[in-house]
Amino acid sequence: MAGGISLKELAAELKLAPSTVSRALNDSYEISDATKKRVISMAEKLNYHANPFARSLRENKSKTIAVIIPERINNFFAQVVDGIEEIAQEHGYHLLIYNTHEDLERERKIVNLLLNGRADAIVMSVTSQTSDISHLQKLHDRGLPIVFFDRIRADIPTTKFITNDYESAFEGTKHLIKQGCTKIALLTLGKDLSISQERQRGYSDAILSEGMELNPALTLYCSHEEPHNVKLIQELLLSSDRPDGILSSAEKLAFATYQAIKRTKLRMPSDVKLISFANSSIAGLLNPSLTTITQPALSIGNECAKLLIKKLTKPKHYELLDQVITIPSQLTIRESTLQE
Amino acid sequence: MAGGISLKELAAELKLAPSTVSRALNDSYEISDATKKRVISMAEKLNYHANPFARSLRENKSKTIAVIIPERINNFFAQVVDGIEEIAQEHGYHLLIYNTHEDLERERKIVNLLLNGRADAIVMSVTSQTSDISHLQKLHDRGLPIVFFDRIRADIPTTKFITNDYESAFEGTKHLIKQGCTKIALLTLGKDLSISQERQRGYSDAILSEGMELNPALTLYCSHEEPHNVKLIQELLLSSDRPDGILSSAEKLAFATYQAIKRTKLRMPSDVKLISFANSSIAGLLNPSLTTITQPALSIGNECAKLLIKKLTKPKHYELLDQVITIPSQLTIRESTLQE
DNA sequence: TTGTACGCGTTATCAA
DNA sequence: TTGATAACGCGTACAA
Repeated sequence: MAGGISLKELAAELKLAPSTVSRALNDSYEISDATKKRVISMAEKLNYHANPFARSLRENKSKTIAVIIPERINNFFAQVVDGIEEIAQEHGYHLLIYNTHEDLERERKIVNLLLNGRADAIVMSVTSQTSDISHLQKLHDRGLPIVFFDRIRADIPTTKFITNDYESAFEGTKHLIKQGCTKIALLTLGKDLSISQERQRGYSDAILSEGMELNPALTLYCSHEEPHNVKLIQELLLSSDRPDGILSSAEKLAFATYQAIKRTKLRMPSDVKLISFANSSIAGLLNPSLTTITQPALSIGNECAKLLIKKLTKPKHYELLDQVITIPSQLTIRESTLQE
Repeated sequence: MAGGISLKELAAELKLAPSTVSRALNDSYEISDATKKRVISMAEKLNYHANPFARSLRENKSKTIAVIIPERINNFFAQVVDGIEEIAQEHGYHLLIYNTHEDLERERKIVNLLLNGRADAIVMSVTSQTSDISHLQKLHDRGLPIVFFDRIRADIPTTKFITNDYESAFEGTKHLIKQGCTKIALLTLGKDLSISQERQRGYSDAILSEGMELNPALTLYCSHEEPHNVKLIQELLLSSDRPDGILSSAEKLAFATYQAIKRTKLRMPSDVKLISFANSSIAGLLNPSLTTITQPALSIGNECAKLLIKKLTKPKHYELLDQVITIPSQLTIRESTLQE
């Protein structure tokens, strides 16, 4: 369709055998420099481009990495994708992107699609509903290199990249306590997610370590729908359990909190302080500016891609070990947790 | 590598000819229902997945759309990509993503890469440096369907999707004037970009239509580096030409403006009002909340994908006409342009 | 209704 | 140093 010239045609033009031309273009040692030059210049003149499918078919690899993310591209995932793209492009790899929209059925479908070799490797963050992992297991069993990031599944024996969720949540909660908070709420998404569990654990341990009591009513399980979350948070803020500090485990929940607070007569940070996992560059411009735990999203993307490309390039020398690699987040204190 | 079973092996297992199996799987009318069922169930049992490269090679199409964006995935591009992905997935298309990082050389390289048929079609927004378009011309000459969005090139005869840049800038500027501004600045990126030109025209016309004078010193050509922009804007705010209103033609320039204002003793909106093209969902949470012109990014993505898929699916019935399709932006008035 | 034979554009093996 | 040939896995014209 795209009307390119084939290797055979190029060879005919040069009065050479296709195999010779192929070798010349691939800089084989068996070909004389003179021929190489002649072939290359003619290839350029005729605008020859090797057909990627013929090559992939022949070599059984696609020079392509697939990225599967679980929701609309937010600040975090945008940075991760950027990080992967950067490294992929550098190494001549192509990037396929898929969105599961938090839907396990879609995740299954996409994963099955990738079973056919369209991508050489996969970078993935699972759905918040992903409980059954047989589809992921199958992928791994087939020998398709896969790494997880952020929303990982510990039960697939491969490399996972996360940030120090436990420590960050612990530090964040400690920070709230230090700022005088005594009733601290946790906003979280789904209980199945490993990161949610880790963050919750960090939150709980911080509270207990201070000899304070854990109040289950202060843990809010939010959804992926903004209006619903705003309502939920607002109700919490107006309840008898009203918190004076909030640890939000996702950027969007922090934004929902700003909205919820706006609807009440409460003031931030005097009545309630807020700290959140977030990757928005404009946390400092919010009113009040938001104290954040920022995940190293770009680095996570970079590392995922680097590792996979190493594995693909030198399969003998690199293994995707069953390990969790932690890249620390950064706590940036701003007005939303200011003591007054 | 991914150890899949081939059509031939599947056929052997079924004691049928490969062609029969192929036809059964493609639901050909020539095959009996009984055989079809037998084939399909065996295919599922053995986890057969057609090799996409063999198929692409044979059919000369990839079921893949490539998206080329010019910079890191910001809110606007994230939404566009989401919009494309949504439609692509719905129709069984795959999505490749490339980032030119505002670098013409990279743009050329990527475009040349796509000359080999790896993608059936391209959705693209050009670099701000894209002056020479021979590489794009070549792509189009080769018959590869391509549509542009946002940063378009009028000189390639195909369909382009944009928002009503002129009108939006015109309305935005009028709004500032109505709010009492008399010295209105324009923040823009690169003069080569069609959208920048349109927005500048809307800005100029609005000012002239009110019988006001155009001051060239009030048009600020910004870069892609935040610190530099902040400095530039700060200087403008402290100069003798200090504006009392600012129209920002990109989200990131609005954020830079917030920072610049913070560094001065000026107050927003009393001393200077700000309106900006922006797609961030949290414009309303800024301090002061930001009056925005929001581009229909998701729709733009949707429409690009829909059109291309129509063209790919029914090439006879759809043409990528040389036309510009405009999807209007939405003006949302908030505190940053409040009259006091 | 099913089977045979070929070609898509590469690369690799073997021969010259 | 170069050429002839086969093979990757699929779809399709033609034959049965």
